[in-house]
Amino acid sequence: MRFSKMLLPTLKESPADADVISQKLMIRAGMIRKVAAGIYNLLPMGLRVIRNVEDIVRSEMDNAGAQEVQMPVVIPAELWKESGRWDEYGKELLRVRDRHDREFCLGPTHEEVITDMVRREVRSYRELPLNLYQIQTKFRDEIRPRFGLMRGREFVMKDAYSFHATDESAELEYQNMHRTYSRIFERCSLEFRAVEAETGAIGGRFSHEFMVLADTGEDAIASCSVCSYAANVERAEVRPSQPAPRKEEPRTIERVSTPGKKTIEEVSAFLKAAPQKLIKTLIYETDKGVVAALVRGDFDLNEMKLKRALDASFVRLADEETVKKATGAPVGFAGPVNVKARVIADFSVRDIENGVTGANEADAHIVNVNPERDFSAGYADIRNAVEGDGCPRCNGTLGIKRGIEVGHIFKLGTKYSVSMGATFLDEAGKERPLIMGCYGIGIGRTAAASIEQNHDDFGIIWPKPLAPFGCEVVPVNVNDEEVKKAAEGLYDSLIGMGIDTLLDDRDERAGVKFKDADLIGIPVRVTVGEKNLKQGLVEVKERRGGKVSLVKMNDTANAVRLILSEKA
RNA sequence: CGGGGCGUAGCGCAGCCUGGUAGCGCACCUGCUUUGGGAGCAGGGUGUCGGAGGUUCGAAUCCUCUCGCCCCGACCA
Repeated sequence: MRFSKMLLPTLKESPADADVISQKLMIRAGMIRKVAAGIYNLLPMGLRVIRNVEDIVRSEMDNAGAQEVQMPVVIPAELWKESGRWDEYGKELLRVRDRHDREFCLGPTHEEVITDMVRREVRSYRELPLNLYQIQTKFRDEIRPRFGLMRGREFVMKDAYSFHATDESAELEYQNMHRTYSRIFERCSLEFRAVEAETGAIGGRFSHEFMVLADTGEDAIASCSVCSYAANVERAEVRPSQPAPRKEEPRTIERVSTPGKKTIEEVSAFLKAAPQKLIKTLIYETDKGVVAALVRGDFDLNEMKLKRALDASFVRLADEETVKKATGAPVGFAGPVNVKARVIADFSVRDIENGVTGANEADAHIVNVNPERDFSAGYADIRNAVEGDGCPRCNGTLGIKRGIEVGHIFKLGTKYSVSMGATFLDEAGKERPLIMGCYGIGIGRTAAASIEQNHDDFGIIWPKPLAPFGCEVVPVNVNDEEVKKAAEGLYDSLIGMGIDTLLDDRDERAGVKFKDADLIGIPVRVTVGEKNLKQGLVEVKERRGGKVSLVKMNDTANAVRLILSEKA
């Protein structure tokens, strides 16, 4: 490709509304342009990268025994009503009507459509298992799209769905996909971790997320320094601390006036007590009744864990009225002592000595509170993990890192097959619901994550498997006939070797071309300049690491090929 | 949806408070010089000041409504 012919509008400045590095660089490098909030055009440079990701995904999925299909973007409402998600999914589901006033939605995910496809065609256990995937544009009407391709409303996703006769078969495919995803992200040269995750609205029993490690990631993940345990902090378990020997003499409980001091910070500052001494009391409404949930003042409650500990189907922070009924006080002064609710406490509360908590009375707290002596509670792990917590699997400690979720694998079970009547006949001739799995990869997000991990002050540093071109040839001055001829010759021989090459044939100053080359991040740059050319030499520079070598004209194409065959 | 902010040239912004000829840098076009890390000089403005209404002799500027976008939060792959 010739730079002069390519729609490749590079920018010196990044637009004001870009706020992560991958988004800035994608815009500056002429890969993407915004059309509307969370909706982008992919320019030629951007599409090349996306295609590379897709090709890797496709080849590994095919290798793993999955078959590619394509499902529609526009989906009739009936399918979503059958599964029950038409009402559950909320405003993220973009609903439209056709000219006959029939209802449709733009597919944010395709469980319904695939389940419908399979129930029509599959009758017998002999046709199972089956893994079908597509690479398709999805639409989710995000509340707040941001970060360019990382959280758009319209985005390209690879989604696969597997169908099984038995749990064992579903389990095997889950492991198969786990391995396949690892291979895919390895081939993309990404530094990632597979972590245990919550299942969210899609449902199912458990899941793994594939997280690319990056400081700008939207998710926090906890991982053990010793063993392989890693989990989304939403889910990460915390090893309960061993009950410590008492350090303080229990003192007499005492009520103190704390006018207007409601938050942990306010109370802590007012009473000059460390947040670790405070017992944070949160009143929740649940289907199991009103609950007072306790965590140590410096920790955050985890609602998912609370829900699981209570075996509740919903938990919701109580409104003012409920709080008043349970505690007799306005919000901000709740405590476990004499509260009219079931009390559940995090393990971290167990070791608090002479602690501080709300008095269940306006503008008052009580001090010298000691668990067991002053109140009783059921103990469970109900807080978010933090840096330094004990690993639940071994005696290592957890560290917290940030990650970008690029893949997610679920065991769906029979949620959709039961609600939509997708059944098969087993060996005994008995009708049973299909057991399903679901496996997604964000294609655009993967490309963006790669930039988050691979860039410097000058621009993108593409790993070779994702790079839009393998090599860029830069004639320093296209008005010099010798230089021009040499560059053209090199360009032809590189192309002849099957190396995707960009020739910067623009009549621009050398500095401009170098800056653009660094910005767009092609792995190898071949510079053709007058002085070196007089000795039959050109300069070969690697974008990553910046290694420069002078190479004889005739050896150049081979030298480039050699560099491209190296890893990363 | 709650809170905050912004819409002025292709991009980044100033002008608005205190109404009176629409500006700066980059980009772009022409010419000359320059030519290995975002060149210099000279010339050129490419704009419904987001839109609609109002106040006024006069509105980018003041008022009302509206649309779009961004940031923080709750939600989510």
